[in-house]
Amino acid sequence: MKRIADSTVRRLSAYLRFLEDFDGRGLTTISSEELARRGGATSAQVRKDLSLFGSFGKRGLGYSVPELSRQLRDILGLGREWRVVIVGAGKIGAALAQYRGFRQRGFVILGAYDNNPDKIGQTVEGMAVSDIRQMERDFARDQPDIVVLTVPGEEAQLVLDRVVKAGVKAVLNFAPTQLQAPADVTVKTVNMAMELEGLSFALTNRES
Amino acid sequence: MKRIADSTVRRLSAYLRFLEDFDGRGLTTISSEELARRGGATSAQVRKDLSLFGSFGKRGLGYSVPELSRQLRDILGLGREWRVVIVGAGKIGAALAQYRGFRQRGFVILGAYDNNPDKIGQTVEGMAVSDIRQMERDFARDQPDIVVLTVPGEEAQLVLDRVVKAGVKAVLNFAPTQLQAPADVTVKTVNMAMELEGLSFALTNRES
DNA sequence: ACTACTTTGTGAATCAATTCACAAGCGGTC
DNA sequence: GACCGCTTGTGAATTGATTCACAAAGTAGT
Repeated sequence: MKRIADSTVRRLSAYLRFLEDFDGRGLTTISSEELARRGGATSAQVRKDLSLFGSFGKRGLGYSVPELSRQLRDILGLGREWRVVIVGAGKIGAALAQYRGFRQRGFVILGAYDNNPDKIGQTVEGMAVSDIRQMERDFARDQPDIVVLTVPGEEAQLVLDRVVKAGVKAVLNFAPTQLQAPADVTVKTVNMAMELEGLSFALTNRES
Repeated sequence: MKRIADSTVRRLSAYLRFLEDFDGRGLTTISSEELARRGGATSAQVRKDLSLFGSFGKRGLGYSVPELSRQLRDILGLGREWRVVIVGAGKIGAALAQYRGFRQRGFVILGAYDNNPDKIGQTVEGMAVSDIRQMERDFARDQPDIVVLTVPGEEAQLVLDRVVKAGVKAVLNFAPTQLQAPADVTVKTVNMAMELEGLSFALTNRES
């Protein structure tokens, strides 16, 4: 299969969200035009994106909402359960734990790890916090698929190295640091500072 | 000035972070090669990015760390203070309030707004929570530059409309919804669900 | 002042993503 | 069953971003 661009995957994700919304309102078919409108894309873009994976529409009619939802879920790998561990039980970790979007899409949070003795043994948002020194042992047993990294920036690379060594292949990083990982490990970084600076730039260079 | 791509701005932001790190270690000059190494970019990319704004380097030598930092801060509009308001005082709003990266870069949090009577009047992470019904009045007085939107998805568009109407031109959205705003308003969305689905896709379509 | 070595800044070339535009297919109507 | 209106799927064209590659400009050593 040819390489799929990151931006394409993000759009597929957006289409799925919109389809679910549409489904909830009882609509059964949708055109690429309608699908595009909300996603901020063009209809040609929608069709091109979908055509990378097959042809799911009917000419003259559009796409079946439930059918396309099913296909997109399948493409995105949402047909199964993904096991998630949160490393770093600070404010952000806690906030994420209670985010209902996780479970809704089949992401099951196994638990959290931290190095703060005051937190270890506690329960945060219904999630048990364990000593990070047990992480490697637990990972060998629990086989998590995804780690959400919410440790301070200075520790992020160190902890990531351990996580990678323990066999995890997907990491969602919230530390404001550029991380290095082997090519077979996917790291996505959510960097607040970067977003804010983007806004600052936009405000500063407002046309001219 | 020609249009600057979003990806370029993100890289500038990354360069600045790296420069500050470098500065902290007392280094005074840096080459595009070194600067690229950490940022996951190439040296040509670094030079091209910078050349969009001027020529800041010395041939044969590289860039002066403090000088380039200053220039980047200037380009990104970080020379001034930006007034930020958080709308939605839930877990995520609270987690953001305590994020020290905000103040470090000149983003001053004025306060938070919510519609939950239990939260109104309280202080969350050193931030006063006001009734969202006062938002328009307060905005007219306080003139915030940036709103961070952490309300539930269903309310996000409604609240955004009010925020836009109140004159705010930059919004950082954490609701998992595609939002519509006028062209002169910059909206950046941090969508966890999308990131997770990206990881799910990567894990599922691991080469082949 | 000359030589050897570095590193920038930038057109040109390449690679990637998006949009155009239209033939082909489907549903409905007469 | 022939025609009409609509919408897909997809090559071709375009637009945009990244990388290449090298002249120009600087440093350092002798």
